[in-house]
Amino acid sequence: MGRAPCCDKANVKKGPWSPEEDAKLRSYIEQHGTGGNWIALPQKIGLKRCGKSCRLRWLNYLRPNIKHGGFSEEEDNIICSLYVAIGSRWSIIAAQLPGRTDNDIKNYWNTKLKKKLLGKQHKNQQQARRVCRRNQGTKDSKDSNTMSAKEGNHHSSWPMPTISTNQFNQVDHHASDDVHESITKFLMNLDGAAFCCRGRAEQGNPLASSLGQQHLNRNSMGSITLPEQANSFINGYSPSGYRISQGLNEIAVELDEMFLGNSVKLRGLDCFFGAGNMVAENNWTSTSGSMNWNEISPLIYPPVVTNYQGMQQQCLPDELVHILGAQI
DNA sequence: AAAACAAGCAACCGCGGACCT
DNA sequence: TAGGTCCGCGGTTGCTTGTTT
Repeated sequence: MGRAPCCDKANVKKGPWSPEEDAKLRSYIEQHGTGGNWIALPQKIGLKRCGKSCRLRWLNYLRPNIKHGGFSEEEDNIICSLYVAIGSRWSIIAAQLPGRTDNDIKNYWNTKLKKKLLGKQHKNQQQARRVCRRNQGTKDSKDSNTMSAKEGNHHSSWPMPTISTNQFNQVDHHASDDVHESITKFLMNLDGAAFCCRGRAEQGNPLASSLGQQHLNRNSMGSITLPEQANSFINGYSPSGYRISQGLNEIAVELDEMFLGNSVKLRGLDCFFGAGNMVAENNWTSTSGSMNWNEISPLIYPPVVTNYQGMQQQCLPDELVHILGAQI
């Protein structure tokens, strides 16, 4: 048994709105409000439109003080930082940008911001590879040939260095110890985010969602223990076992450039960046009530790999692509 | 000049959750 | 508590416009 349709599909008009329809809808809502019932609204006005369509038209286009296009640098920063932190929660992101709609931001991200970010990331990757080759010199030309060959099989925009899987065990896990604390701290905040926004966390940013969906555990000593997935990320692997930190590391350089010095206070987002009551409740001692990008970034791109030359690794571009919401 | 392709954007769709009875 | 209805969200589609060949 399916869900009942919200309107009579056969008798509703679809497609672009005419100026007359806009005028009807606008004048009615300005005079009477929505009446709390979008479904009944079109009938009252005499519009042959679905109620959902009316709602969308009003919210995204007719509503007063709507801004279209012309996103500022500051808005870019907010969108990017929130996307990395909470994923594609466009309505939450839109709430931080007065006059912007979730649809607008979503379109802007998909058409411009994502490409802008990926473009810079690709540029950086090329630079990193140049440095890598310079450091390696010609002593290991065989490996470089292998790398080039493998790159050819990858998405052209994601040329990733590779190693054989038996090299995974050589990763220096100790290098992650120093960030463990800050990661844990961020996870506490993700836990708060999950508390605030549980429901659609399986979509969007897989990092925030997979971690944020889980409550942190305490061992018998009262110390916080991380979920298995979290430790996987910390050690530089996705839960599915793919190496992820390299790609994240590189894109994070770009994000860092964008966000350093940007101390915009995100309205109403304490639950994402450090809620005082949550900290108290979990007995977590924090030097500040909120997290800044520098605290968040180690989790987004754990600095597991500090020696690029000695740490060629297998990356799965899809992991990174997923986080950026890219669809190659 | 025209066709092909790409980018941008408005609108649609289906799902999950909130609310009401 | 269960079932029905509506709202709001995010993903997707398809039309329009601009650019390239």
